[in-house]
Amino acid sequence: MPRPRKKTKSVDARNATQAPAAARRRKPTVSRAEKSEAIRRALLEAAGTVVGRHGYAGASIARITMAANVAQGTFYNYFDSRHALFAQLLPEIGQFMIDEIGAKVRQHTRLADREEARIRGYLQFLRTHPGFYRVLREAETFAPEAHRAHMANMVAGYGRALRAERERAGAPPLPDQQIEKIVYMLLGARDYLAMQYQEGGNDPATLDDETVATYMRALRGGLFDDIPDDVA
Amino acid sequence: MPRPRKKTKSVDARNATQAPAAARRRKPTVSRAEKSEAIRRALLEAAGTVVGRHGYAGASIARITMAANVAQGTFYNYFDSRHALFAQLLPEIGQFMIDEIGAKVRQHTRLADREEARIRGYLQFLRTHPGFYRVLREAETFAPEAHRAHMANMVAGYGRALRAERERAGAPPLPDQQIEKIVYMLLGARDYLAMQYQEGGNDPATLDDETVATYMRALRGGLFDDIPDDVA
Amino acid sequence: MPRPRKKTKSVDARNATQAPAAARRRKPTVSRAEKSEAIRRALLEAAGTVVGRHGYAGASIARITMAANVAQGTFYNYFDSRHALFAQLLPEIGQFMIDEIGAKVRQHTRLADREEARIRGYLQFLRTHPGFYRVLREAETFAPEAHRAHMANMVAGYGRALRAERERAGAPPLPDQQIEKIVYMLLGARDYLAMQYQEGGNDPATLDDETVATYMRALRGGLFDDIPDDVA
Amino acid sequence: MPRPRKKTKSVDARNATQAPAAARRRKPTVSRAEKSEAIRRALLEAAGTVVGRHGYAGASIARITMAANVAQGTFYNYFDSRHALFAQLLPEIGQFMIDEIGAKVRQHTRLADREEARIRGYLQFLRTHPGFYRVLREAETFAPEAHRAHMANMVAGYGRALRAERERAGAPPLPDQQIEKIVYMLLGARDYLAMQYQEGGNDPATLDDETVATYMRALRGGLFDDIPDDVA
DNA sequence: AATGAATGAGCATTCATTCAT
DNA sequence: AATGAATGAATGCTCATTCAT
Repeated sequence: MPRPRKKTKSVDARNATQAPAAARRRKPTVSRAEKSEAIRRALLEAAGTVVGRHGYAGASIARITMAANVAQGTFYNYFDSRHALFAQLLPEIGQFMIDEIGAKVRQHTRLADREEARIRGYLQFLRTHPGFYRVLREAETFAPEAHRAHMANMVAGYGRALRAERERAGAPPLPDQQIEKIVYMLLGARDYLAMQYQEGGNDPATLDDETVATYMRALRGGLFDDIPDDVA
Repeated sequence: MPRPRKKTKSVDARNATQAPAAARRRKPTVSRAEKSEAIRRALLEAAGTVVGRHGYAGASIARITMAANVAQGTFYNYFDSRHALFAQLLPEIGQFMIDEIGAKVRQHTRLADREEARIRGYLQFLRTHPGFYRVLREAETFAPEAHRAHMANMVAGYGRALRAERERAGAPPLPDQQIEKIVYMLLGARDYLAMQYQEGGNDPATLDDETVATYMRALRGGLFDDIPDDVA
Repeated sequence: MPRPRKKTKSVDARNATQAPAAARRRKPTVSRAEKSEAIRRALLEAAGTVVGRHGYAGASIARITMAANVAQGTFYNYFDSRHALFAQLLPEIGQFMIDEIGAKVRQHTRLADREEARIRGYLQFLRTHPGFYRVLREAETFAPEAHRAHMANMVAGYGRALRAERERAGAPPLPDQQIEKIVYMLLGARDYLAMQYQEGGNDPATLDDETVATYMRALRGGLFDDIPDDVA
Repeated sequence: MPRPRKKTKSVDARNATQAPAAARRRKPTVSRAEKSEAIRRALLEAAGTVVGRHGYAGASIARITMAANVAQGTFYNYFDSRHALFAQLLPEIGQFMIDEIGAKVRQHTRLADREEARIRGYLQFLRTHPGFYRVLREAETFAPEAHRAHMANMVAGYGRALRAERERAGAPPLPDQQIEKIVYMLLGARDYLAMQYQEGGNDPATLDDETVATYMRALRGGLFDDIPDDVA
């Protein structure tokens, strides 16, 4: 499998415009550092794919390096150990997800719209990154520190957003502890909703609207909004 | 391999006849079948403990049998394979948890009280069964069928309860699909709240009230109850 | 699994047709020693069947006792060890084969007819006792003493017969060493001919005539009988 | 564990090179591929030895790798499984034997001489490769495909030789089926003669002449050559 | 004598990591 | 820096044998 070397393009272009003499020396168009970084990325991405397909337990060095098109030994030039890779996997992909969803959320101002953008963005991300669900859930087992870091990162960002939204809306501030718990609940709710998608047989795309509607309704009114107070 | 079945029958039968002469025959107070069942329980409980402490991946036959105080080979008199045990672990403990929580819920009639009993019962169960959280979460990876079965069991029971409660309260019925999603969300919320307890350093008992309060508030009013409609 | 006790049938049947009084006393129709011997036979026969089907390596105590319809522990009341059973298996069946073939050979007087009866009887025995081939060949590996004993038995009997036949025919006697080697060759030839039958796909019955004819021709004239001396 | 490394190559290389210029490049006298092949051979030969001594059943990976002076894991760089090795063992050694005997047979032209070279070559091969007999006989049990392949190979080669010899001698051709059976008989005869040597206590070398003589006499005249027709 | 559950030694295989080239 | 072969520790499972009932 011919590993794509996308970095070479810009440099090649420069070569074309140069004096012929200088060209030869410049053969290693891709600087050492760039190539190095490319391999690291390839390994991480391969790991993401492999973990998504086989789980952390099945993500052997052999499989990862094969998927990344490098030799087994090369792995250890970039990561101290298999575990060290795992420890970086979720944080990197997780941050990418956060950024992507964040961009969508920022297009809205009303609270409910922003929440809807969040859940919808998440479901969509899961669809375009089929391995992420497993990377996330199994990290709790196979890379607890990474999972903790990711959760902390999520809580921090989501919590900050919630607090800001409430302030902008003129609602009284909530203590950090409570915000944190709310974020956990929201994350749990959405991850368990995602769990349904994992079982196969369901067409994710068609489920989204229903899922989003149910989710939003719960956020808006809670569980008892259509039930008289004295029985609820 | 015929899994030992807890045949208390013969003993019960004899008890029923009570003739004093028969007493002598009763020497083996612990019948073979009973001992057999005891070992099976011991193995399952040992597995629960070991998985709680070391995770499924670290739950070797050696560790489990050592914890159950039987020889390694004995394991295979009761389970066809390591995986077969894993497949039974969550369902059995899970059912036990359901029963325990159900008993508490049935002591209440008002909807909110019942929900509060549920979340509180769950948190308490986690405290008295420290290994359960891991047994549950990792099952998704190491015993997917068991996890699916457990989820289905939960959804069925919880869903049935929700529908009944709504009906009793005179609220309009919701389609099964929606009920199911709601249950998933509630389970996700509570499991992620439980996740906080796993990180150590927090005294679970003291966190409960806060957690329950936050959870119940979300159930009651959703996320936006104190926010004006036009900004929410 | 409730092991079926088919042994009770005959007794029950007799009971039904008997005068009520005498019946009771006669219950142990089968003496203790007879029953004991019956179990021993059952185990040996079961072993023969199992070895024939699964080989010695696959002839576990569990399989043998299951086939013999007794409990595993019972085995050790009749044989000191698995190996002890193996050590008796070939000699017993082997002797049975020798007797059966011997009866057929004795019906002939001319040398060639007797040899033909021998090879034909052997091939037929293999057909009626499908497990024997494996019991014989694998014994060399799994029960060498038994195999040696069987070979010695064969050599003794076959050798004695050969010597007697030669004497009766007026041929000069051959030294024992030579007779022994001839017997080995004949046994090897016939067992390797039998090897062809093991590969499946061939209908044993139809092959017999061809095999016998080839075998007899070799015995009669050797390999070079139709070849001029100066080139042979 | 300081595994003994018998690779004297670097030293040998230095001694051998002596020419100042080219010397440097020639350092890896033993190329990677060569070393690789050497290990594979070592494993196969070790397997031959171990099977010869302990049988297939006793030929554990531990024993084989120890005999080959490599780590256990190394085994699986060369063979997919223990069975895969077994499947190659007899064919490889068998072919080697065939080649060796063939070379001797080709030195003769008269039929009887060629046959004598064959049997004598075989007996000698068994003496110089003490493990072969067991590798051959037990293969029927532990590597049936290998055994079948070897037999087919033998039958093909031996059969071809026989047909050619008969043709050269002007003898009428025999149908393939018959040739095949004759070959089986000859192979059986010689293997059972070899069986005698396995029992120990006999000095193989001294037995050869007797064995060869008896074998050749049977080939030449069959069993009844010194017996009047009317009684034979 | 019969039972069948308990035992634990033994073994093939996997795989993260090292290291010579 | 890259390679890929070598390493050996770790583990699930089988099964002959023992023994309490």
